[in-house]
Amino acid sequence: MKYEAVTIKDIAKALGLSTSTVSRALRDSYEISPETKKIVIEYAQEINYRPNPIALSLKEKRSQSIGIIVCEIANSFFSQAINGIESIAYDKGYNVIITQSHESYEREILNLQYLASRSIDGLLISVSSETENFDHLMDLHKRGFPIVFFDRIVDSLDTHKVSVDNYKGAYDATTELIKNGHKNIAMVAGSEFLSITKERVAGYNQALSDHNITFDATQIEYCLHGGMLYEEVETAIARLLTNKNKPSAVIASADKLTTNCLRYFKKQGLQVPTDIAMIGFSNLDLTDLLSPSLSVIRQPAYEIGQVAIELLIKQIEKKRPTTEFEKIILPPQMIIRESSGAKKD
Amino acid sequence: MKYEAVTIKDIAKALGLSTSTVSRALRDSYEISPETKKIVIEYAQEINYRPNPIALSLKEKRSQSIGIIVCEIANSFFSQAINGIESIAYDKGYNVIITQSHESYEREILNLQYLASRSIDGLLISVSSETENFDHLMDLHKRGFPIVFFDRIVDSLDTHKVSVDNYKGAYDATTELIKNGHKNIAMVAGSEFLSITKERVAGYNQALSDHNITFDATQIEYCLHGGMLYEEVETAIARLLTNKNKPSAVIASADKLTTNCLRYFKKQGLQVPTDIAMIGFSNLDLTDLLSPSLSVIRQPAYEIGQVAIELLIKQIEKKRPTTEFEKIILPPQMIIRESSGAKKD
DNA sequence: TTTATTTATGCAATCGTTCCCGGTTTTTAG
DNA sequence: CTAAAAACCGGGAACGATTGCATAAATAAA
Repeated sequence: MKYEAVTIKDIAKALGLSTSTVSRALRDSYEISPETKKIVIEYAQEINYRPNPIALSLKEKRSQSIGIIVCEIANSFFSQAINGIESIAYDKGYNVIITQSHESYEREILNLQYLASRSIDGLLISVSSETENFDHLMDLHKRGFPIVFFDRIVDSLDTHKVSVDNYKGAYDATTELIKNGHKNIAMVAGSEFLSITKERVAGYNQALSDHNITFDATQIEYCLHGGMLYEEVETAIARLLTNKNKPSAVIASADKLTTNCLRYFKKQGLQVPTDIAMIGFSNLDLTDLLSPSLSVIRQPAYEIGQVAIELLIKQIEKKRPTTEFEKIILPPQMIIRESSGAKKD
Repeated sequence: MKYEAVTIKDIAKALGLSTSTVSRALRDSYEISPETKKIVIEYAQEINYRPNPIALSLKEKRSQSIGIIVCEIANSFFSQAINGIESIAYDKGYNVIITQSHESYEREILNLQYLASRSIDGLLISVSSETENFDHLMDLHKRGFPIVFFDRIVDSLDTHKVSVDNYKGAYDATTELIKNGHKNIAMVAGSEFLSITKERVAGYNQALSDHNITFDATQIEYCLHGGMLYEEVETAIARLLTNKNKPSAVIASADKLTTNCLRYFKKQGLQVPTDIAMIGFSNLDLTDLLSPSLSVIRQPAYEIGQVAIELLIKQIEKKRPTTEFEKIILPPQMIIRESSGAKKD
């Protein structure tokens, strides 16, 4: 069942004009007399004429839509980022097509093919945690297709990138725990392939080193699926707790890792922060309601989305190929609450 | 900077064939000789030809995209529902354009106009909590445009509808609290305009009546913005606590209402469930981590999304106008945890 | 050998819109 | 009063793909 829209031809026929005249009248061309314009515009309004964007797209070779690939929209960071993206895109007349990789490399490629076949004008992507090979993106990029990375960026591609200062976030979190008397601080990290993981681990290491705590590789566990699976986190944290220098504090480097750590502590009857202290990267907006309330590193997700889409649209609408790419790093926010407190005497 | 795609013409020119032959060869028409087909298909693969969906849309008068209007994607119920929608839409070759009303009637209308101007083939909508007048939807519906309501449905329009059994959810929650010894049970409800609010209030009333508790209108407070604003919830719950029959338990009828109630209790130092017990409608997946863990009515959001998009696509692809509409009601799930416990003797 | 039939391919219209290229009328300048 | 210049409007191609119809060649039947 399809729904017939009114076209420029209908107007032309009804008014005894040519389609070119109607088109020009509606676009307020100087070649059309004021009277004709008036008649056309009024009639168009009357019958509620709307230009067909598909016909426009065909002619202009622009679909006015941009593709987004994220791992999960049901992840507070990404839903907030998409909010930011959407706010700008909507204003500039673009619509967004959102797809989810569910942290799968294979699915990411499928999504990319799908989006390409839907002739999007540009792509915003935060790569999946499984993604190690970037040929699929490289191909597009080489052909001049506009791509902007956000959050999980790929250094080997020369495009616009927007992210948070992950190094600083982890550095600050680690320092805070050290100040509270913790010496054995473990880290539950995301996928080793991800830029954000590397940066967060680097910040953590630097903070330890700056406070004369020797680096201990056994204090880090990586989770390939970024905490999507509870079991993955459980084995990671359980392993960490068997360390010779048993950690009295943990830093979780992503939202799902944070919540699944807490789930494990609850299951094991471990008290936070007395048995084990905790700071997590999280954008959830009820971490304040947890008992104890959770200390978090929060990312400006909305702003990241906004900046990313602005860069993308700028590139799309540029006449000549872009050669200078920007890398924008926004500051994270540390919110200290109860969970990062002092260790048991 | 635009990116030039390869077209059917390029293939035709390169192979010395007409575009019609190429088109037919690619669609495996019986009219084309096997040799020609082979040549065309192999060449198309080689140069990575992808049909232009925009050209198709123009011809078929179908955009293969469907619009979604929800209040917020950063709401766990809706992000889960969108997950369900996306899973089916993707399989069937449709893409979804998501817009957010932010619970504003005005914004909902703008979104609808935007989607209509992007020539979507159908609409999935969960109306905003401010929406009281449905003319904007009625117009489209009368012109035969496919619309499916999910979650927040509109009874006055004769279309497909998918929702959860809100009546039962509220009835069960209320009954549970009564069984735990509560007699004065308040309800923090969403917007009075919403179908789901009415049904939840009805279920609450019926449960009270079935247990010989007389109805008390002062035990209900409605929040027009559905809990989007903390202040709205604070004044509602604060008012309820001044009641002559001071409530010993509260039912919160939406996600944001639930979390903002908890926020208020925390601020006021009220202990749950000893000072005040609580059950909330919520689809958050860390309600188990709260202390005390939260008893919730959970909706099968993913399934709701799936069923809704299936109905919509069925209607879109139907040859003749649909006259028989379905109303599908899925069961809610009650998860009893600590927050709904017995009252302080 | 001639006619009918099959097989394989091309032409051109179509979808809705824009825009180049003309053409006609009216106005202005000389 | 004539020529040039605006002013205004229509015809038709183009965007990419599909498809009914026409047409050509090749084969089969008479």
